[in-house]
Amino acid sequence: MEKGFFQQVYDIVIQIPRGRVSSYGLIAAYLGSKGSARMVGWALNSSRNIPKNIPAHRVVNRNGLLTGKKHFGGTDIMADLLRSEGVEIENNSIKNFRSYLWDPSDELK
DNA sequence: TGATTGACCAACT
DNA sequence: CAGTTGGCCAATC
Repeated sequence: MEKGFFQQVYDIVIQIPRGRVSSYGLIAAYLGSKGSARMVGWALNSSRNIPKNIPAHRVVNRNGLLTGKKHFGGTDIMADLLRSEGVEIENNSIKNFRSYLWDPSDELK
């Protein structure tokens, strides 16, 4: 019985260290052809239905833009969470995004 | 059951 | 440079 795509996404996202971020595309790429970047978004969307703690705020798009912030209550909750972890946010995007980037295919292997 | 949509991405017009 | 399109696959209508 193989894990579902969603579960694999959760497993990765949970492992993102505090103060670091990752992107939908990288996670999708790490999982190979099992899914696409959109599916990662879907997985995180469903993540509120599961008992686990998914740090979905640490996942942004490939530009470091907080595209999913509207799903965090409509305000800047997502940005605040990241700021409280030491990530600098400006105009809904992460400053110096590359230095915070956590690439699963590089870190997780 | 078929059509539409979506927290993306890259290429094309 | 902004808008559209195709691709990926599951969930929702």
